[in-house]
Amino acid sequence: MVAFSGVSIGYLADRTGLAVSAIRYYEAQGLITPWRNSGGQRRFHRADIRRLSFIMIAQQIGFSLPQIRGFLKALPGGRTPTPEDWAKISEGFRDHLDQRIETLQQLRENLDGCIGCGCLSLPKCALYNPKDRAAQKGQGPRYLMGDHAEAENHS
Amino acid sequence: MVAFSGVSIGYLADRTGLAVSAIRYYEAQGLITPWRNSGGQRRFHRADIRRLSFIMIAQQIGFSLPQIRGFLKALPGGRTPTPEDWAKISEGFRDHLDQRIETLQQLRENLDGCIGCGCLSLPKCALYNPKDRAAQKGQGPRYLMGDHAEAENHS
DNA sequence: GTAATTTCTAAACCTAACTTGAGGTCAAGG
DNA sequence: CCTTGACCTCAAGTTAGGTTTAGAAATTAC
Repeated sequence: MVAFSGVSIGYLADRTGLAVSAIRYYEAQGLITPWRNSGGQRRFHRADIRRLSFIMIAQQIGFSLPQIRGFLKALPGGRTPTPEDWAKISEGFRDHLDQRIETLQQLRENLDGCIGCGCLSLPKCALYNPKDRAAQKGQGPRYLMGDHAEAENHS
Repeated sequence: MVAFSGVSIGYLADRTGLAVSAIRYYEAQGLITPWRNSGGQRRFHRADIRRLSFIMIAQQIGFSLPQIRGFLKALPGGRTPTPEDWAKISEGFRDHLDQRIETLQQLRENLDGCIGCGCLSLPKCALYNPKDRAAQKGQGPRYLMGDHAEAENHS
């Protein structure tokens, strides 16, 4: 039983579909922290496949890399994350996901309402005259959009 | 009853919350087409508030400006869009929106499943080992994500 | 042991979506 | 008439999220 020596960046790239350069970029952004072998090459845990998958998913939902870094801070640094670790982080993530979904559904309803009633040209339509109706929420139609929550300060 | 002469770019910026520079940029990208007054300044229809709002909303959902231009091609060039015009375009838009929502809900379910069963460390987990399980769908965990539909060729 | 891959770093480059700046015009108020 | 503020164009700068390139070192495959 030899000591576990980790997997290479190319292996992770293969398994996740990410480019090697992207993984190095994520390291530079503090999203993943490999160690080095005696020759100076990066070595990763196999479990980092999940970490990278999580990054890809969160990104596709629209989170920025700094936000995702915030999510991942909940994972332990020194050891392979347990299912419980993932459960905890996924829970916080899920809340944001739920918000996102709700925002889109609200938007869809508004769209339906506007199509149904033909009110698009009237001041009462949700898509009309956004500034006046949501001035206190910032500008534009953002009241339909859900403000971008900061994930950085996330326990 | 004087001839209608349109509104200025600053007025639109105020009403939508967009920066003046952004509106000019959208013009350059073919998303909106003002005319000019005698002094060379841009003049817009009041109804362009809706057009810009639509752009902002579609963007927030994740559509690119070329895609949005595709959506907006359904609107008439010469006259103020009627509620029916908007209904038509919103319908196509809604399909994309629905897809987006479904993708997110699928993802949420998968997340729930993984949290519930603690399977995140096992090969059967949807978040695990993405390449092997979805090789034919592209790479990475994209099978959870819904492929990005092209909106350009949209009647 | 040698050849072919892979990996390394650092810096330059890329696209999308804007913003900023320079230098100048236009329109309204006093 | 003069000032002020909104507007104009065009070019360059900015940020996010990466990719590309070059030259060198490490690893793997035969």
